[in-house]
Amino acid sequence: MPTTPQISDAEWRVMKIIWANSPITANEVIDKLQDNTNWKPKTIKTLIRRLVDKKALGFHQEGKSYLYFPIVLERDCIKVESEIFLKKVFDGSLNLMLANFIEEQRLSEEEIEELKGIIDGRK
Amino acid sequence: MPTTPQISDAEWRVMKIIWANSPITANEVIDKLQDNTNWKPKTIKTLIRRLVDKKALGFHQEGKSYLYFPIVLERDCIKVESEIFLKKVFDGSLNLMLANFIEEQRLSEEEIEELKGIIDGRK
DNA sequence: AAGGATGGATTACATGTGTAAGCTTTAGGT
DNA sequence: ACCTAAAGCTTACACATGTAATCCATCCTT
Repeated sequence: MPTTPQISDAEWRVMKIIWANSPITANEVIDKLQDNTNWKPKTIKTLIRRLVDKKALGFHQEGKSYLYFPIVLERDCIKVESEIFLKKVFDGSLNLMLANFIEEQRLSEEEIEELKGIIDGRK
Repeated sequence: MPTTPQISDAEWRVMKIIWANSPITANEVIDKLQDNTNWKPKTIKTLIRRLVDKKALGFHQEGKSYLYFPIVLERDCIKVESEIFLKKVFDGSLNLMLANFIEEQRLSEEEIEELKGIIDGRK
């Protein structure tokens, strides 16, 4: 079974770009990240390289450069991160987390309504 | 304003014990963690020390040993962790996260009911 | 009073991460 | 057929983290 690797904060930024735009060159990733970060191009190349190393990304050559694509699914990575977070903070209890968010007033009225809609609309 | 420090996975295990049982000696923390971890006592002492360094814990001497107590509130730490997680994985969108959990079938029928109760029960 | 036990302080060390610069190879232009 | 710019590869370095072992001071015991 393919084990989903752990992806660091900075790497997540990169993965999101690639999930949304693959196949994509390193330079295109760099372009898209210029708006939201202060990272130097070399930094982004390093992140891409590490993601390739940890088998989160694959690539195939296209002329002088590479076209990168995701190997891991976003949904799987979300699951891994969620479990780590839930385990760490809420002893793995999803309900504890939800209760906390709701009770902490972190949800506005509209968000509550939307959430109800999601709950009812499900299945 | 007191800045809430970041607490690592291993450190969270320690903090939870101390939030629930302060004031508490290092040995008591070690005892309570023996059940759930494979950590050597020295490892736990290191974690406690780091938490003191990052001002998450305080202590006062009690005979030969220290009695530790939390300086940071659990609710504040939860908030910090939650924000980091939401930002990293769901671009900071709480609703995106909730929708994801619900749609991923990560909630059983009973949990959904409970969740509805929480939502409705809230003012 | 001396010595051992015990608790905290210091040191250790590999791996991950943020953040990047320097080196090397080669595709593409002239 | 060369040469060079640019892409990827290698190296860098500090700090965080997981996981401890060793050192040191002191209090209790004999």
